[in-house]
Amino acid sequence: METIERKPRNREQIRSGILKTAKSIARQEGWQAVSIRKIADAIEYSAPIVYEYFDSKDVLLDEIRSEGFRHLCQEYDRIVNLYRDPEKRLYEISLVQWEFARQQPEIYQVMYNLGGALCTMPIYESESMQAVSRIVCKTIFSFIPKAEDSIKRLYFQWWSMSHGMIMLAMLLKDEQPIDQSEQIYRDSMRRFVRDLR
Amino acid sequence: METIERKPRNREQIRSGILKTAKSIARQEGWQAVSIRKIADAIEYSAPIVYEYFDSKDVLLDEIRSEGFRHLCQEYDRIVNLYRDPEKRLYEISLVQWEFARQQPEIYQVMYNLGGALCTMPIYESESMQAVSRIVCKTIFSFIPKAEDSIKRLYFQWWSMSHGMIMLAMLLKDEQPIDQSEQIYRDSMRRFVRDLR
DNA sequence: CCACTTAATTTAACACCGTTAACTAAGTTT
DNA sequence: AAACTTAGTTAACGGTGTTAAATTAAGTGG
Repeated sequence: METIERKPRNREQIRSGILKTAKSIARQEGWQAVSIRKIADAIEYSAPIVYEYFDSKDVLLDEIRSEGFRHLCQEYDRIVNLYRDPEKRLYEISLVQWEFARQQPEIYQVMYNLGGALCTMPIYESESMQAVSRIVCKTIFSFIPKAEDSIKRLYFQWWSMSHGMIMLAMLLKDEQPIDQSEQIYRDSMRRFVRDLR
Repeated sequence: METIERKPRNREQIRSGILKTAKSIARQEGWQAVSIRKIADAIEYSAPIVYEYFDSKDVLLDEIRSEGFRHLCQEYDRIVNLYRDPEKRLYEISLVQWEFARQQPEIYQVMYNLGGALCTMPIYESESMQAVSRIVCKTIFSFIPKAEDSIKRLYFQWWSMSHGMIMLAMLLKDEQPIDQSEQIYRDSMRRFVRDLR
């Protein structure tokens, strides 16, 4: 009786242990150092066990990517419910994106195949990524009610700007202090949002 | 006697053959598929020969990255000599950057550690990258003569915008046609340059 | 022409990688 | 007790970056 209850729970625990370990190794040693065997060692199982939870390393990375987008999605939702002013909304969403990349760079990396991470599943086929897009697009639409094409265009600009700055800030962090980059980011995103009107 | 002359020439040929092969494999199969053995096979040598020309795979990638920045540097120089108007200069430089990423995406990838490519040498220590920075900064300075900090700031913004859009356009190319992305890129960069005044 | 040196190149190995087939041991069911 | 399921491991395959040792080829002095 208890086995029926304990097994699924353990399964979920092991699964999230695998994900947690992968992220932990990536954070400390970079994605190029993440291997199935190393993960298995850390959770004290043999390598094939990992394949009972993820069909391949690629699927594992895809799950971490999706986790990332889902987390972002929740945060964006929170912002949208918190503020009424569309301008404020988009600006705060921008800040959340920065904070996320700053605090969980290894996840941000696998989301965009940065720094040696490679998840071969196309990013635009990820449902969770599309959910993020929908939220931001809706936010833009809520104060610039234009045709869908225009919205997509503005979204692409917003995304490029935000992502470009985050990426470069990461890349140059030893040359240009992160706080300085953040200041420029805030100013730039604020200006972008303001100019939308 | 002839050996003295023929040897160095062959050496240079083999070296560039290695670089060419690496880029070719990366273009066709992605950077994750580039291996020393595969390169060696292609140039019809055994793997250790590659190490007579590059101390490690990492310095091989670093050389390709530097090649990329040097090429960009030359193109920027060409632009600067071609136009007098600083606004035109920066805009044309932006277009060259786009064209480069479009025509040699595999090199652009290794320059920024995109899409699974990983060159562990820090990008800001690359002399050729710094040369690129100097040119663009000088161009910005030539029509916005402000303090060095302000220039660096503007450069960071320009770079982020350009790089962000290029990166996203690559990532989303199967969802958003590249020509459409290019149109947005041109408009955005033109506007950025115009607003500098 | 033969022996010797030097340079060029390959073979073989090490420790790792993702992945899978075969196997063992422990329950569970009938 | 026999058959079957489950959880887990070991061992292997073909690949990776890298290096030391062995081998081959070429040139040189006697």
